[in-house]
Amino acid sequence: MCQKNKKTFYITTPIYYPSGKFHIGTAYTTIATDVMARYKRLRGYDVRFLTGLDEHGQKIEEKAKEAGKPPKVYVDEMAEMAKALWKRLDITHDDFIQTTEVRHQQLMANIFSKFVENGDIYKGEYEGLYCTPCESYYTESQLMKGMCPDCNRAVNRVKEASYFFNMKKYANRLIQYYEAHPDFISPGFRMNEMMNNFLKPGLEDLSVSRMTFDWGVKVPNDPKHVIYVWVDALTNYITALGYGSDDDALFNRYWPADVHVVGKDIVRFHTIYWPIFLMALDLPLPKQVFAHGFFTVNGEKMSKSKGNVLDPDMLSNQYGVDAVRYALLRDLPFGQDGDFSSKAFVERINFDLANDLGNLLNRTVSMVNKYFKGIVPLYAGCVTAFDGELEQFIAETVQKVELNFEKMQFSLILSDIWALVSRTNKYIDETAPWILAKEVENEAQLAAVMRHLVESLRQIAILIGPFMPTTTHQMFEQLGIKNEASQTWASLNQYETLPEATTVIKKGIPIFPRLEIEDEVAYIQAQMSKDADFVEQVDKEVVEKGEDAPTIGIEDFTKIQLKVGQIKACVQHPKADRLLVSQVDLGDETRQIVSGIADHYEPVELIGKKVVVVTNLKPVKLRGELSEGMVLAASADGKLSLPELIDEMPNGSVVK
RNA sequence: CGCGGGAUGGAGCAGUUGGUAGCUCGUCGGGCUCAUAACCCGAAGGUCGUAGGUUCAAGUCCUACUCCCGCAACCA
Repeated sequence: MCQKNKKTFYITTPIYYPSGKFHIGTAYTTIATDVMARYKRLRGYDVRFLTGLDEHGQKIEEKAKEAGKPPKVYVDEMAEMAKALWKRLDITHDDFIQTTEVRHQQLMANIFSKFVENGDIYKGEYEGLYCTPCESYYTESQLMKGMCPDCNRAVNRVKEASYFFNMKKYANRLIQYYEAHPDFISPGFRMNEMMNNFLKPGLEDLSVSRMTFDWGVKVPNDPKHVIYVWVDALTNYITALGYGSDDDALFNRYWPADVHVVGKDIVRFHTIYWPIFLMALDLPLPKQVFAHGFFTVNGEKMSKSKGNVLDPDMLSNQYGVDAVRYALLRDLPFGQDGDFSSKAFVERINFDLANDLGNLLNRTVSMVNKYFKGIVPLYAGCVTAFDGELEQFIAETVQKVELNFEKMQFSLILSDIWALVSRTNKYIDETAPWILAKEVENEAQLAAVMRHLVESLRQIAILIGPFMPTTTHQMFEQLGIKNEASQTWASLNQYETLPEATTVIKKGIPIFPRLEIEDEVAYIQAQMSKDADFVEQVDKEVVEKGEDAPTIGIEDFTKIQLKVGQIKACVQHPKADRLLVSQVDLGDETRQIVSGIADHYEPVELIGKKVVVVTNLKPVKLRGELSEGMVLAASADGKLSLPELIDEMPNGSVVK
C-alpha cells in the first residue's frame, strides 16, 4: 500500500475514569486532540487517534454496586455513553480502548510479568493510612483533621504486601532524557515542575498493586493482588496498538506516539512513570506530552455542589457542536488555565460566528446572486491593490496558522483566522461592490471582488475545518463548492481551483443565528443548576436510604408531577422559530408553557387539545418567554408527536 | 520558607529573542446599505500589582514584597 510511505502521527487522549457523567473538561481534552488529529490528516499524515476508558479500581467497583450492576456491565454502559458523546461532538478517534477488554488485559499482564522477570518489580510492603470501614488508603495530606475524608473516622497506619516498581533505577536516565529533549513536556514550565517536585528530591518506588479491592487484573501468579491503576492505565497506549501480541503491525507503524494530550493533573504519570515503564521495556519514548490547563466556570471551580458543571451534550444540543468546539478552544490558551463563562460563550457565538463569519458568508452569497446571477466569476488576477492586499493577508494567515498548529496553540490559530474574517469584511467596505455595480465598465473589477470574496471564504472554510467540520461543509455548500480539489489544505493560496460556473445557492441561510444573550445565559445557568439539583437529590436519597442504591425506582418517578392540561391559546414564539408559547389550563390554574414543537404543529391545530404536562419543573425563560412546565411529546428521528388521552379527562388530572 | 500559574485602559485577553502598549466586548462619534439591526472608520480610556535594580532603552531581564487562582500522589 502506498500508505506505508506516509508520515504517521499517533495522538492520544487520556483514558477517562468513568465514575460519573462526562463533563466539559473531558470534552475539552478530547476536542483539542481531535482538532489536532484532523489537522494532521488534512496535512496528509497517516493519523492514529486513540481514546478510551480506564475502567478498573475501587471507585468503579463501588459505583457499579450502587447502580446494582456487575462492574463490567456498568463500564460497558459508560463506554457506550462516552462513544455517543464523542459522536455527538464529532470526534474522529480511530480506536476506543477499554481496560476491561481482553486485548488489553492480556497484553498488560504480560508487560507486568516482563517487569517482574527483568527485576524491575519487587514485592515489598506498602505502608499507608488506612480507613477500615471505607477500605481505602489515604495520604497524610488527604486527611481531614487527621480523620478519614470520606467517613470522618479514625484511620490507622497499616502495612500490606505490595509490588513495587523500581523507579529509582531509572531516575537518572529520565533526567538525562529531559535535558536532551527540552520539548518533551509542553508547556515547558511543567518540566521544571516535575524536576523540582519529584526528580530532584529523589524518586520513590511506585506501588503497583493493591489488595484492598478486587476489580482489576490480577498479578500473574499472585491472584490476591490486583495490578494498580497506573500500569493498567498507561500501558493502554501500546496495548491498543497490539504491542506484544501476534499482530503488532499497528505498533510497529505508529509507536512512538507523537503526542499524548493530558490534563495538568496527570502530567506526572505521563512524564515520569510512563517514560520509565517504556525504558524498562526498552521502547522509545513518546515525542511529546502536552498538558493543557483547567478552566473554571464563571470564575469558580467546577463542582456539582456549586451547580456549575457544564454538560457538553446540553451545550451542543442547544448551540451546535461547532459553536462548542470553537468557544472552548478560542477562549482558553491551550496549556494555561482559563475561565469559561456562559456570557463569553454566548457572545463568542454572536460576535465571532454570527456577525463576523456567518454574516460574511451571507452577504457574499447575496452579492454573487445579485451581481452575477449566482455564478462565481472566473479568477483573473488582482484588478486593484485591494485584491492583492487581501491575497497577501490570506497567505500570511495560512503561514501563521500552520506555525501555531505545530505548537498546538489553538486559541492563537482561531484568532488569526478571525483576523482574516475581519479583513475580508473590511475588503467589502474598501471595494464597495454596490457602487461598482452601478457602472457597466466596472464589471471586471466587480468580478474580481466577488471572486476574491468567495476565495477568501473558501480558504477560511478550509482553515477552520479541523475545528468546525460541519461549518466547513455548510460554507462549501452555500458557496457551491463541490470539487475535491477546492477543499483540500493544499489548495490554500491557490485561486484557480474552482471549476467554471461554480454557482452559489440562491438564498443564503444564516449558519449561526444570532442569540439573545441574556436569555441564553439564563438558559445555561438553569441547565447547570438543574444538574446540580438532580445530583443533590440523588445523593440525599442515598444517605436517607442507607445501603439501598436508588436505581430508577418508583420514588424517583414520583418526584415528577404530571397532569392533564388543555391548551387554551397558542402562538408562535416572537423570537424563536421552533418554539410555541401556549396557555395551558391545568384545572386550578393556567400556565404559560413554551415548547419546541413549532416545526411539527401549527398553533391553531393545538388549541383545545389535551396534553400531558410536567408541572413541577423549575420555570425557565426561553428566549424571553417564561415557561412554567413542559408538554410531553414522543420523538424519534426528527418526528414528533403529542400523546393523546383515550378518554376524556378533566383538566388537572394527575398522570402516573 | 511545598510546587506552579496569574496580576496589562470599564470587562475579558495578546504581547515572540528588551526599542514608541495591541485585540475582542462595552462607551461616544461618524460611514455604508451587499448582509443575520449585521459590516467599516474614528475617538476617549492604561505611569502594564508594589518597591528597588541592570540597561542608552523594560510589560518584556534581576531582587524583594502584596494579592488572586490552581495542584499537593485516581476529579480533564
